[in-house]
Amino acid sequence: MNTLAEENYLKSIYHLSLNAENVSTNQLAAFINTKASSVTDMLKKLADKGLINYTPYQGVTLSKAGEKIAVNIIRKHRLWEYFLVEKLDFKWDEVHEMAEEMEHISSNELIDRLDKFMGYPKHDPHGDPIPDCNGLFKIHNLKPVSAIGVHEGGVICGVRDHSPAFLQYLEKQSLIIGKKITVKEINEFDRSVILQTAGKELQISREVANNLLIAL
Amino acid sequence: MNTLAEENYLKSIYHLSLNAENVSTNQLAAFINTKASSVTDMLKKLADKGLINYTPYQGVTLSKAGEKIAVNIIRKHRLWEYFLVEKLDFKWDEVHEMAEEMEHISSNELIDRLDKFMGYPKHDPHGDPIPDCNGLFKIHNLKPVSAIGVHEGGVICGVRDHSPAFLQYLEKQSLIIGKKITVKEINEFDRSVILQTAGKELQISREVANNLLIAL
DNA sequence: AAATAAATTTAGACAAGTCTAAATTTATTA
DNA sequence: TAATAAATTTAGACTTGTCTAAATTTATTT
Repeated sequence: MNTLAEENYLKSIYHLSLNAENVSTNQLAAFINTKASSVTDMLKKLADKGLINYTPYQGVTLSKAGEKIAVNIIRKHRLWEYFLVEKLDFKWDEVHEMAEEMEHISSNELIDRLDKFMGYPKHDPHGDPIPDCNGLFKIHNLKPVSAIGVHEGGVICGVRDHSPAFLQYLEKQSLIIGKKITVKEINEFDRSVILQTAGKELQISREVANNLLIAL
Repeated sequence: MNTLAEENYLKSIYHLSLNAENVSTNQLAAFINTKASSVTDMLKKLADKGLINYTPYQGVTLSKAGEKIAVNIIRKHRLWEYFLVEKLDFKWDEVHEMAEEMEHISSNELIDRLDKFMGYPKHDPHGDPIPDCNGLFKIHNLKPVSAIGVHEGGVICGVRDHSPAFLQYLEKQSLIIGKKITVKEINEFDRSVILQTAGKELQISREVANNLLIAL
């Protein structure tokens, strides 16, 4: 088995790999909230274990083995988030920190049974896909609201920013997963967006539009 | 907050305190599966934190603060065991190791909601009492089967030995929590006990009788 | 392409928790 | 009660994961 720190590094490399081919030492340091020198030490260790592909000064990618572990941690994280929201009635902005601890509970049998208990959910409370017990999941092809034009629209299916502050804001505006929205107007001045939702009209900033994901 | 190691020491001291006033360094070392010198180091640390009462060479007891933490960990352990058995269909001999990890999930809000979700159970799958959110619970007054005489009996309400091997044996013999039994005969030679249970007669060794707890 | 800046790694140190071996204290026994 | 045994603590070392400061490599700029 791997240590807590190792698991967190693998998970972080996985997340950062979605936006860049190679993940750099500094990127990782910023993401994990640690120093670059600490990252270098850990990268050596993970490379020795065969979990990453690491060339000094050139950044890292996950190996097949490393990716498998990372996806499994993400599966656990998202299933526990689903559990916390659907079974224990937590709000979607309250569960991240708890799931951050729970994702390291080691038993796979446990997580598979939890999956079954909840009816094999496909998405977590933030719309992120939950890998199945084989690590398979569809990366759904979502667009930020900021990427579509006037009179276009779709269904809210995810968020880019997972911070409690952003999630609380969305909830207050009823901009929740499953909601249908249409772009009514884009303000030329600040590129803020006026949305048409069920019954109501609503203005959101460019910042918000960038972080709100929809399926067309 | 306290580290994983600190929590495990406090929990262990609590458990050992049930059988002896002062817990000795060697007792702890054996229980935690570590060396006496490591125990001494940790005891100093816990004493500095005010969680135990420690006099060198004289063993330890928990302070009020330490006991509160220990009971909270035990509450978490037992609630997670209940969850694993009642919601995820694990058997009573399969859950200890998993709960050993889960008891360290820090959120109290989480455990209180889990408690509510399950309907505030009073006992874990092995019959041990679950402390409530204030740390209160009844230490029920159980006797081992070996302590009662012929024609006496009661209801199985707990076990002393929590090892999978023992629990599996009991399950195979249908000696499970809630079962009514009566002592029919005690073999003079090896002090093994013949039990009368619903319909069946059953012989158990002294060893088993010592570890099977009943309420009269 | 040389000089400077940015990114990364190396060297050496530290805290937590553990270990072995030696020293000390307490308990037992002759 | 002195000698021996058992229990406990101290001293010093090791591992993991972190840090700061210095050295090195890569990227950028003039």
